[in-house]
Amino acid sequence: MKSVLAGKRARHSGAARRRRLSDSVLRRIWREREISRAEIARRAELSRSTVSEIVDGLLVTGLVAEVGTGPSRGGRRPIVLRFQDGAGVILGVEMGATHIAVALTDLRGRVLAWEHRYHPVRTDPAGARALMIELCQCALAAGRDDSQRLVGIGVAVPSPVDPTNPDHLSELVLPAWHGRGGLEVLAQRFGAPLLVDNDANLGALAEQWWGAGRGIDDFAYIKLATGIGSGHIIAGSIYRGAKGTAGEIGHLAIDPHGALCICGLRGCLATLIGAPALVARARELLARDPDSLLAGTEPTITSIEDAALAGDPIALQVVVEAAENLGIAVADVLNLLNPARVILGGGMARLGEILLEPLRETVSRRTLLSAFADSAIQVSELGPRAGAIGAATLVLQSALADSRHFNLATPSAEVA
Amino acid sequence: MKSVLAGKRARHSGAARRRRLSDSVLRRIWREREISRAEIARRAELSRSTVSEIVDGLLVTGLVAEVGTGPSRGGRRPIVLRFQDGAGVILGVEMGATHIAVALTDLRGRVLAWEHRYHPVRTDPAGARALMIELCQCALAAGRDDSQRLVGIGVAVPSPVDPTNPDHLSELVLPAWHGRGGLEVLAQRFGAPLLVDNDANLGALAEQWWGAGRGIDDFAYIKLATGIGSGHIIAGSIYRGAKGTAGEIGHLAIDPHGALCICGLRGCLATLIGAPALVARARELLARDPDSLLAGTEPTITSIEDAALAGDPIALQVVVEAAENLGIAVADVLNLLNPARVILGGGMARLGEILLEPLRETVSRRTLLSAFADSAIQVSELGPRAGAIGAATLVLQSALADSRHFNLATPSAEVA
DNA sequence: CATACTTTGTTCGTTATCTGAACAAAGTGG
DNA sequence: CCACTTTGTTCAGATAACGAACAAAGTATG
Repeated sequence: MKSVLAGKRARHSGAARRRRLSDSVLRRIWREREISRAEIARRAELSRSTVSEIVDGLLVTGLVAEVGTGPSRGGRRPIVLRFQDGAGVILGVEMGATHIAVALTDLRGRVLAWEHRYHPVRTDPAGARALMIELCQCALAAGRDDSQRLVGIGVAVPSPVDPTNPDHLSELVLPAWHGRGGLEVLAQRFGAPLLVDNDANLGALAEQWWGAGRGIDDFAYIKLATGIGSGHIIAGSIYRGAKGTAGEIGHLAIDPHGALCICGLRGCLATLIGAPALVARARELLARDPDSLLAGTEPTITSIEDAALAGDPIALQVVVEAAENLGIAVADVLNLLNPARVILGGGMARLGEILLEPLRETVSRRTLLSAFADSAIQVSELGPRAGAIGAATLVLQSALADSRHFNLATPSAEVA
Repeated sequence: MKSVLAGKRARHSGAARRRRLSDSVLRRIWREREISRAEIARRAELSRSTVSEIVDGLLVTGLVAEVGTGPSRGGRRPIVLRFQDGAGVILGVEMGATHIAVALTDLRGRVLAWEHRYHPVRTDPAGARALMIELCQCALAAGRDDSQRLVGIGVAVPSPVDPTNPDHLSELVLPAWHGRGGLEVLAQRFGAPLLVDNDANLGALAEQWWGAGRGIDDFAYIKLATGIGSGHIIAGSIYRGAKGTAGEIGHLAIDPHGALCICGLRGCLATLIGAPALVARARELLARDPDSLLAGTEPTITSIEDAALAGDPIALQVVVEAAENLGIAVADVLNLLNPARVILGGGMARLGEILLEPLRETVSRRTLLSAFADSAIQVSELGPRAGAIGAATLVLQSALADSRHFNLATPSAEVA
């Protein structure tokens, strides 16, 4: 009778503390993939009895299972606990300027299904929303088996996102959307929680969990696509700034005498190395030297990349010039934020060393940290899927931080 | 007999938890200045009985005292607990390029004594260390009464500080110091813990606790002195970067065609608006127009500031040009970090609106956030004392985070 | 292969933190 | 003046995590 009254004083009383402890054990099992009760007790500095109790609670959730025994350490062999990566699935949606992509992942960030479709997202919000739903349905149909619960939906959007108002989109970047994402239709349609963040931030998150940023607490992710954006992992977390607009590397001032940008500045990085700028520059060079792989057709950013990979001198010159401008911006980032690594993502990242080499050269020349540039500037490991995977990772991160977000069937701990 | 064995399993067992709880209550009392046990219980969601026990423990430390009763809320009047700001003192030392300053503060950041002396710090490490000790002694003699324990010593240095190796100083900034601070002599001499950090970081910390950054979790502090540096409060904490070199705003690239800087870059902010650059620019303008307050003597940064404050056109032009260059850097900081505020410190901050007005103008023109510039760019409230006060604040912050750092006489809880 | 020793995981009594109820002291308000 | 509040303390009770004991299952070693 008395215990029914519990739960008012949540912070310091048993239930909440126990949940936090249980969550920290769950995170440990996730991190280690396989681990025994005794090993958890040693590493978490808990008693084996406490760990046993907590693990009993985790087993009934289905997120953890016993899978045989491990090697003996000189005594009885331990029972191996394994995190069940397939206990749930997550939808990660990337909304680009001209496409929608959807990744269905398991709880280890593995892509179970991938859907991608071009669409004039910028000018057709309603169609874009419908397409997101359609691609999500396809992905679920293709990659989910019936036992797997949908933990949540993450969406990467090409606009700054204010954490206090996540459905708001920038009217400058996406005028036709009138400042509203209207993405809650996804949550309603699929009956799962929805999380939204900026695409570069989520690219950074994806690289932190699964790619070139693993184990690094401070790094910058730079997305080189139609626009130029960056996401920053600071002290292990995405840094969003006071109003969610941190990481606008595209509007760093590179050349005060350069062309005007929509942001009002002259010579923004975006005006110098955004896709339109590179196309324009290629056209300019082609006029002088028509003997190029690019000649004949109208150049696009993709064809320039292809030509550069094929060794075309004009395309290479465009890339080298872009790398030099980017190098100044990277030097700025190094000076202001001192990341341990800089990771390049977005379409241009596929250029690999063609882009990296002149970039490292520029950064070395322009920083005290010349040793840094050699080792710590890299391309994305996740490539064009980083955004969608990062969106799914945002959901996973939230669930691992508080397991109630795993959206489990029945807590059912009370029954026993 | 058995309880003697306690203490091995520190993390989840009683003693450590109780200490953390007690510390959080202490921080609350510090924050509120005056508060009753019942009020603590309500806000911290603890029972009154628990709070009573914890407060009993705090009373014997001398950090908290009962000071009469407060207004009734319709029942018995509460006993008011007050944090004892005078229970200890802290030394904050600022090491500049050409001076040493020492602030003795209480536990509320109030300056009890202030010592300042010019000295060729850059070229005379041994003399600088001796001077620090001397000024600390003077400050203690002048401002401490015998009952007050020295909690610790903080030092602000004009060099990046790697948190993993805090006694290391940059050999580029301070070649004669050979990369070693040798500041542990201070700790030994005064028998108190020593904490070291970069001067701009500590200026930011001081403004966060006592000045223009109160209540703001994300802001930038820019120090305009002989050199140009910045400190960044991110998510409520000083951001130091992967190796402690974050915040080198002085080496942002402003003009790629500008003069070479020691960092290898062209047109660094430091080469454009550092004191030597402004002096050179003033001399240049004087050659054309000798009818200036500055004419006659060799200009210095101080005399330029004085002349600008007196309305001299040449000095004003120097300031306006500096503000425009600074504006580009501030726009970069806004784009990358999205701070809620930008605070200007260092010697030039005394120019106030003379500097702010052209700066706001430039930033407005060069950012999407024109509304931002109007309100959120301010000058320091602490002025030239920010560095030393911040150094003391670093010690205070550490002690409030873990009260064992208060360096108390006897824990003496065991006795009762 | 028998014996000594380890390690694992569970059970169960113990410990100690924090709680809640009860109470005296001290107040408000009609 | 009496009913009702609020504060701060005391004290018994709930309970989260622990430690000791134990059975099960292993290794090492003669």
